[in-house]
Amino acid sequence: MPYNFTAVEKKWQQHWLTNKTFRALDPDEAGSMPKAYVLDMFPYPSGAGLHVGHPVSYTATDIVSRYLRMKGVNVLHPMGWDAFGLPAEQYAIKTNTHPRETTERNIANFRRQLQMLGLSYDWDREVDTTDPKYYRWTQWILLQLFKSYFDPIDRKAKPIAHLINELTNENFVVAPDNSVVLNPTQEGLEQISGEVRIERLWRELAPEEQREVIDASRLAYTDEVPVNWCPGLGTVLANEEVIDGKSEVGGFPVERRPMRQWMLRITAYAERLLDDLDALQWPQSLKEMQRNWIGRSVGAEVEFDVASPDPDVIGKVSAQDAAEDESEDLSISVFTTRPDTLFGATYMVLAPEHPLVDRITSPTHREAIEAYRTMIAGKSDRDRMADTKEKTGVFTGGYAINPINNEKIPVYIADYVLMGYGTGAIMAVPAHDERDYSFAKKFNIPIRQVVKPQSGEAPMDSAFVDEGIAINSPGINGLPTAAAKEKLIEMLEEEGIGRGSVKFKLRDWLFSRQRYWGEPFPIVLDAKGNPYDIPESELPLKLPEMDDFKPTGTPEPPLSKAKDWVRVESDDGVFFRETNVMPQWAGSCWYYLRYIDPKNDRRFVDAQKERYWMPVDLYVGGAEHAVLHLLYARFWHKVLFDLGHVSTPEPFMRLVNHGMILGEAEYTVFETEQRTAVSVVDVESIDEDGATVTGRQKGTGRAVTGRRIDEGEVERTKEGFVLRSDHAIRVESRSYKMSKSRGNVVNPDDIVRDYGADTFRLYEMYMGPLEAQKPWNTRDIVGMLRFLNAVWRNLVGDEESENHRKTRVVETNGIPEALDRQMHRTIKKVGEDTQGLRFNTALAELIKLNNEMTGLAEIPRPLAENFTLLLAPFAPHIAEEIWERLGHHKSLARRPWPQYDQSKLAEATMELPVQVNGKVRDKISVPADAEEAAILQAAESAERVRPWLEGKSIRKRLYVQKKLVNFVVA
RNA sequence: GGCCUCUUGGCGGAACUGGCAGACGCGAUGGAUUCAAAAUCCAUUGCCCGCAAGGGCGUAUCGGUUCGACUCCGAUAGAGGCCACCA
Repeated sequence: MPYNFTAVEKKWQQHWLTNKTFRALDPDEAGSMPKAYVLDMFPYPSGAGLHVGHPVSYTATDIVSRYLRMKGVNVLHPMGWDAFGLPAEQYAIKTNTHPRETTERNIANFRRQLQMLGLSYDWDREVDTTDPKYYRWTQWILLQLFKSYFDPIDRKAKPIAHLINELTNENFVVAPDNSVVLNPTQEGLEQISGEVRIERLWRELAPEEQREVIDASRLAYTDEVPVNWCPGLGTVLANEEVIDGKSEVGGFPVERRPMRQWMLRITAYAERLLDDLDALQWPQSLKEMQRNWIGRSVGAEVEFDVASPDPDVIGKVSAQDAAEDESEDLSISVFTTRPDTLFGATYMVLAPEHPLVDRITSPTHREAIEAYRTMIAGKSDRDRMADTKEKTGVFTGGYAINPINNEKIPVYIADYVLMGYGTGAIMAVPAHDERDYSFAKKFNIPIRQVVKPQSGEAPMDSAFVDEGIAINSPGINGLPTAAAKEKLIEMLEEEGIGRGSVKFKLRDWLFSRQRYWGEPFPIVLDAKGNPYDIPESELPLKLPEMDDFKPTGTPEPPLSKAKDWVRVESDDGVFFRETNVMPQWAGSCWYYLRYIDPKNDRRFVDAQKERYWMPVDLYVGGAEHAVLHLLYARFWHKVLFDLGHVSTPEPFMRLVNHGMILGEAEYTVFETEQRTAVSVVDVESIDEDGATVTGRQKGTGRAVTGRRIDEGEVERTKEGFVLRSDHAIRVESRSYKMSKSRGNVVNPDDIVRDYGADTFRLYEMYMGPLEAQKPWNTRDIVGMLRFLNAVWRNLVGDEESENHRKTRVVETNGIPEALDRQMHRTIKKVGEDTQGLRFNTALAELIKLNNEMTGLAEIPRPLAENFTLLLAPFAPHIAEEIWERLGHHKSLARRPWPQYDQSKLAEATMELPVQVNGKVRDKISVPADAEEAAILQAAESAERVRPWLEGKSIRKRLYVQKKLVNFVVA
C-alpha cells in the first residue's frame, strides 16, 4: 500500500507518549552514559499558534537529540512555555477574559502543534512560567538578588550579612553617594594631607542611614529613575523594549518621567559578562552584539574646576549649598576616550539634568537655561532622537578651567550629552569630534587642532576623528595617539587632576512593570516605602484573584486594586505588598535550570542533578534574543553561581541562531539595460493605460507583475500578450518577513495536513543552512514527499500498483561493492553533518543513496536497516514504521547508530582531472595507490592533454595528492 | 553615521582547510507507461558558438596575490542585520 503519513504519524506519536520513549535519565539511573543537554528557546504561547519559523530550530535540536540518543547519550531535551507577558494581558483586557484562561488555551494549542511534529521532548519536564509552582522559584531567585550585594574586592555577589560584617569591622567605608568602598586606611594607603576625608564609617551612621546604605547596595534595589512611561500600555518599559521612541509591543508613544522602580544591578557584572564571552562557542556576530551592548570604553576622567563664580551666584543658592561652597571648590568631572585631545578642549557641555547646572548658571542666563531644561524634559526620547542632526544647547554663563593649561572655557548645557553615561559632562574638542564640531560651528566656538593625520592634511570642513600625531599639546607633542593617551593619563595622575577610567554603556536593568500578568514581587513595604523581603516559607506569593485587572491608567499598578491582598498585618506592624510585577524576561532567565528538576518543591533545582546536566550543550534560537534574554540569563546565572547555587559560571556553552523563514518571494518585472539575471516572461495581460504588466515567468511559471516595459515592446498574438523575443527584461524577486498584513503567513497545521510532519520537517531542514535566512516556497515541498514515498516503495513496497515494486529487501549480507561504498560514505557524511548541524547536506546524501536503491532489483537487509536508522532522526515517523515492518518490535529511538568502515570508503582506482595552465583538459583513471611519477606520466600522455602540450615546454608539473594534476607550459 | 554579515543557473542551495563550480531538491523540456490523467520510471537542463567532435565565457563589478581563486587581499556597487548624539 502507498505510504499513509496521517495514520503512521499518529500511531507513532501515540506510541512515544505512552511509552515515554524520550525520558531523560536522572544521574543515578544513567550510569556511565555521557550526557547532552539540548535546549530550544521556549516559545511565548501566542494566540496565533505556531509559526513555520518555530519548527526550524525545534526540528534541528530534535534531529541532534535523536541522533545522540542513538549514539548512546543520555539526552535532556525539554520544552515549556514563557507564558507571562503583555500580549496575553492585552488580549484579556480586550475580550474581558482572565489571562489564565487564554494562556491555558494557547498552551494547549502549542502543545498539540509541537506533538504533531513528532518532536522528541521529555514531556514530563514541561514547565510553565505562570504556574505558581514555577514562579515560586522565580520569586525565590529575586529574593536572593535582594539579599545580596556585589563585593567590590572579590568582584562577586555575596550575602548582605557579609557586607554588614565588613562594614562593622571597618574593612569597608561608605562613600558620599552611599556606595560601599574599601577602607583606604585598611589598605595601608596614606591619606593625602589636607584632603578632606569624605567617606564615613558604619558606626558613625544613624540606623536609618545604615538601612539606606544597605538598600543601596542590594543587587535588587529601588530607585527614583527617569523611566519610559507608556500611556498607551499603561506601563513602564525597559530601554530595550522601546524602539524609535515607541513601544516594541503595540507601537505606542513613550515618554520619560521619574518614578520609583525596581532595578537589578547588572552593571556590576559588566566586566565579567564581557570577559566570559570569549570562551563561549557562540556566533561571532552575536558576541559582538553583546560586546557593543555592554559597551566598554577605556579613557580618562578629568576634573575641571569651575572658574570663580560671580558673587551674585552665591547670593542665589541656598544656605546649605553656600556652606558647601566654602568647604570645597566646585569641580566638574568629565569622561573622555581621547585624553590626548585635552589641549583642544575649547568648551564644556553638561547634560541638561546634571546636578551642577544650577550652581554654575549665572543669573543673566538662568531664564534661558530653565526654558531649555523644561523643553528637554517634555521631549520624548523619540523627539530627542528625531533631530540628531541639528545640535541645540544653551550657554550657562559659567566657565571652567581646563586643568592641563589653565584655560578658561565656557560651559554649556545640551541634550546631546546624556546624564546616564559617563559623568554626564564632557569636555568638547570640536577639532576631533563630529558632534562637538557641529555644535561649535553653530555657536561660533573656537576650534583648535591638536592631532594631525599621519600623512596629508586634516579636513577643513569637518572634524578629524581618526588617530594621528599630537600637536599643540606641550608634553605629548609628536606622539602617536595611543602613546599620547597613555602619557597624558600619567600626567593627569601625577598632578592629581584626573585618572585612567573605564566606562560601560550597559545600564542597570529596570525590573518592574505596572501590569497584572506577571510574577508578584515577594516584597512588602513599610509606611515609608522601605522594602522588606517576605520569608521564603511564604512562597509562592500568588497573584490575587481579580476580576478587574485593567491598568489604572496612572502609574499605580493594577494590583493596587486588590486591597485585601496588598495590606499585610504582622507583629511588627502594617506593611503593604509591592504592587509592581516582574517583566516577562524574569521567567526565561532560569527556565533551563528548572527543566533539570521540574517537580522539586524543596529547591529550585537539585544540586546533584544540576551538576550532572549543566551547562547546556546546545542552545538554538532566534537572533532577536541576542542581547536581551541571553544577557539577562547570563547575569542571573552568574549571581546564582557566586552564591553557590549553580556549578558553572556560564549557562549556555554552544549557541546557534537559526535564520528566519521569510514569506514566498514576490516578483516584479523591469526593463533591463544589463543582460544580467535575465529571464523571460509570458505576459498574460497589461492594463488599459499600459502601466502594469502581469504574466508568468518562464521556467518557474510564477506569477509576476511589473512596470510597463516600453511603448511597442508588448505585442498581442493569438495566444495572448507576449514580449518581443529580443527584449531583455529583468525579474526582481524579494522576500519579506511573514506578516498578517502582507498575507504571506504559512500555517504549519495546513502543511502537516497536506504533506505530513516528516515531509514538513525534511523540507525545513533541506531549505538551506540552519543559520541562513531562507524564503519559504510551498512548491518545493513536494520533493521531500516524493523522497519519502520512494523510500517507502524501496523498503516496504507498494502492492497496490502493478507498476510498482513489491518489497525487495532480501536476507543477505552481500552488498555490491559500489553500493556498499556509497552506504559507508553516507553513514560517515550523515553523522558528521548532523553533528555540524548541516542538515541540508546530510539529507542530500540520504536522497542520493535512496536514488541508488531505486535502480536495484533487490535490496540487502543490512543496507535497508542502516538506511532506516540514518533516516530516523530526520523523518522519525516513517523510519519507525519501516523499522517495524522490517521485523523489529521495539522503537529504534535507542538503536545504535550505524558505523562506517574506513576501508570501504575509497575506490581502488581514482579519477584525476588534468589541467594545463589551470584549465581542465582531460581526466585520467589511475590506481589509488599509484606513484606520483606514474601519475604524471599518465597525465602527460593523456589523449586530450597532448595537443595542449605540443610544441611547448613544460615549466612545472604539479600533482596535488588525490586531487589533480596541473602542467604549467610556456 | 558606526559595527557586522551576505551577493553562485529559471528558483532553494552545494563545493569543510585555495584544487573538476553548480552536489541534492524544485521547476522546465523530451520520452516510456496509461483509453486518458494522476502517480511512477528514463533522458536532458549555467550561458554562447558549432551538424558534430570540440571550443569560448562564466560564482555582483573592477583590480591584485597564486601554477591554480566562489574561497585570500584591496576598491566599488547592491542587499540584509544590529546599534544609533554612549564623549
